Order: sequence, then structure tokens, then C-alpha cells
Amino acid sequence: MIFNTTTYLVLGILLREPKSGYDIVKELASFRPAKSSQIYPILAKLEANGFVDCTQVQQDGKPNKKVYSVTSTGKAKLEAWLDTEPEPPVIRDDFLSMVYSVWIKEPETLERLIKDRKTYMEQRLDFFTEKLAVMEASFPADIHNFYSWRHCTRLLYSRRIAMTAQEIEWCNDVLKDHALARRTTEA
Amino acid sequence: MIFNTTTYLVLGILLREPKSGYDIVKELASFRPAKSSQIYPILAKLEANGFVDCTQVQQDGKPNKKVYSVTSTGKAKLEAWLDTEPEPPVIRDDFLSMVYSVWIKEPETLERLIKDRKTYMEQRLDFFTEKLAVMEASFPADIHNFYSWRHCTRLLYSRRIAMTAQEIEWCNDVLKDHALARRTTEA
DNA sequence: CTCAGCATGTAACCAGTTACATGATTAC
DNA sequence: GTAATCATGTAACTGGTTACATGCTGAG
Repeated sequence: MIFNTTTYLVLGILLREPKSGYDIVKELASFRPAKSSQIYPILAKLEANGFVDCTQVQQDGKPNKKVYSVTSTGKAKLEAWLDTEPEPPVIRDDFLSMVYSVWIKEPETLERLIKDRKTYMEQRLDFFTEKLAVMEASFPADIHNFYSWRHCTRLLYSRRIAMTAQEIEWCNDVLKDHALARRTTEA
Repeated sequence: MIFNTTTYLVLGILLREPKSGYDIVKELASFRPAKSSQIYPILAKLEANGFVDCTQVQQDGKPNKKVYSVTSTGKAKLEAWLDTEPEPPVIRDDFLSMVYSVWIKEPETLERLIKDRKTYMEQRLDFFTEKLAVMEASFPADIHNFYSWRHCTRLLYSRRIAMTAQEIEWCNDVLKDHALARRTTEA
């Protein structure tokens, strides 16, 4: 069976805490969105090859669900992956491709593009700041404990917050530059 | 014909300056890598639909090449795209997926992961800082001219530099935290 | 004489999305 | 009544990569 990054992520999510396919999709949504049509086949393959176990859980008022948990073989597989070198990151960002060519339009197009980006990034910043604050309040010990998964989550949140804030700052710089250049042209 | 983001990027590259497929791949390499097997079919489709023109260029000592340039229809198509809203960015970063699960290993694994990331980011920072410096020295007027494509390139470089520096800073914070926590455990 | 660079392309495959199917419950 | 949430899945497609084919030149 082929283990791609998403498969390892699914394993990592289930190792933190057993979950259904539906819950995995929700967990992934904020930092690496994936559709259920991608997750369910991965779970089926993982189960067929003995990397996860599955238990049917009856629920009332809701449909029944399949809760998956990682086997020792699955955990070993994940551990081995963590000793390898990660591939360089891949970024697909339409916004950047648009900025690349925006010089062919009037400067207003750039301004709109940057303003919208800033708004988007401000929303993301609020979202992650809130998430981190909630976790800090609820699990003040765990987030500083190297052997707790919440420690890793804290690191990822703090990275995300710092990066997003940096991008907002850049947007502000571009906007300032833009206003300045306009005033000089008009004068 | 279907216009995806890569197709618009190819159009944007050719609008800055006519190029061969081979040169487009090189241009893309630093900020949105693509293989020639992806670019050549895109060029063929663009030409078949009249969005680009193609001229055979004889070369001595090198194979002949096909140089493509954007038609007015192609430019109009690109301009229309710039008035739309970009899709939210997609990031595939193995490193982040590894950090997500690294709590199951000894703290040394996290330390190695972060140190390698820092080294990678430092290389990227040097690369883009150098690129920007060269452009600033060679085209001091263009990079502040809204109607020059170099202005856009400068914005993208400065963003990349700021983001990369921010990531290095985060790596340092994690490493500092790590050293501190270890000293407390040993004491 | 081997390797890197220039140059163009095709075929097979993997990763991920869109669209669809099914069906119950709760909130407006 | 209709939209959202819970819950699992399949089929068809798009986007992108890997591997392959071809061939010439210049540097070590």
C-alpha cells in the first residue's frame, strides 16, 4: 500500500484520539482541508492493511459511525516516517499569481487585491488566536509538555499566527507605498 | 478550453516577455515549480485557441526553439481574470504534518526537524534577498513604477523575504523553548 | 567519455475535487 | 418545508508528477 502525506496525517489524527472519517475531515479543515471522498478510501485501505482498527458505534438521534484507532503496526509506520526528511513545501496561491501580472491593470486593481487579502488574513488571524487562547485556558499544563499532542498543536498555532500577522504587515506596507506613490503622481 | 491558474500564470509570464516552454519552466521554478510535461501541453492548447502566437527560432550550438507571445485575445483573458476573486491559498507542507505528530517521538526528533527547517529557510532567504538586491541595482526606476512588471516582482520578493524571515524567527523561538525546557527537566 | 544544459514532447500514473447517492434529525 | 448537521461512500474528472523518448553541444 502507498503511504502519502495525507495518509500519515490521518494516522496522526487517529493516534491523538480515535475518530470517525467525518470527524477527521473536520479536524483537517482548518489547516489542511480534505474532502470526505478522499478520506474514506484512505481509511478503508488503512484498515484492509491492518494499520487501523474499526469499531461500529451506535448513536441515537444520529447515524451510526465507524470509529477508527491506530494499531501498533500503524504507530510504527508513523514513527518511521518522522525519521525521514520532509519534502519542500508546495504553495498554490492564486493571489500571488494575480499579483505577478497585475502591472497590466490600473493600480486600483492591485489595491483591491491587497485589501481583500488583508481582510482574509485578519479573519484567519482572529480564528487561530482564538483557538490558541481557548487551548491555553483549557490545558495550561499540556501545551508545555513535550509528550502531549497539545504541545505540537500549540507550536503549529503560534507559527500560523506569526506568519499570518507577517502577511498582514506586508499588506500594510504595500498599501502605504501605494498611497505615497499616488500622492506624488498627483502633485 | 479550460483556464486554470497555471494557464493564467503562463500567459502572465509570456506577457512580460516572449519565451520558450523551456524558459517558462525555469521562470516558474523559484516560486511555483512546474514540470515541462505540464507546460508544453498548456502552450499547445493556448496556441490552438489563439491566445498565444508561436515563432520558430533557429539557434546555433543549441536546439531550435519555439518562442511564444501573447495575442490581444490572450491579454484580454488575463485582464478579465485579474478582476475576479482569488481562491484561498493551498499549502501542502510535509514538515507541518510531521510536527503535528512528533509528540510521539523523543524531543530530539522535534529539534532535528526544526533545525533542518531553519537551514532550509535560511537558504531560501539568502536566495530571495540576493535576487531582490540584483534587481534593485539593475532596475532602480522600474521597481517603483506601477506599470512595470518589475514592480510586481519586487512586491513578491519582499513578501517572500518577510515571510521566510518570520519562519526562521519562529524556528528560533521553538529551539529556545526546547533548550529551556530541557534544562528545567535536568535540574 | 560522461555529465550537465538546451529543447520538445508523450504515456501512465497519483492526488485531490466535484458531483452524486442515501437517509435520519434538529433548528428555523 | 427547507436548510444544516451527522454519517458513509462511489464515479468521473482535473491537476500535476514520474518516467520515458530523442538528440545535439560544451565542459571536465
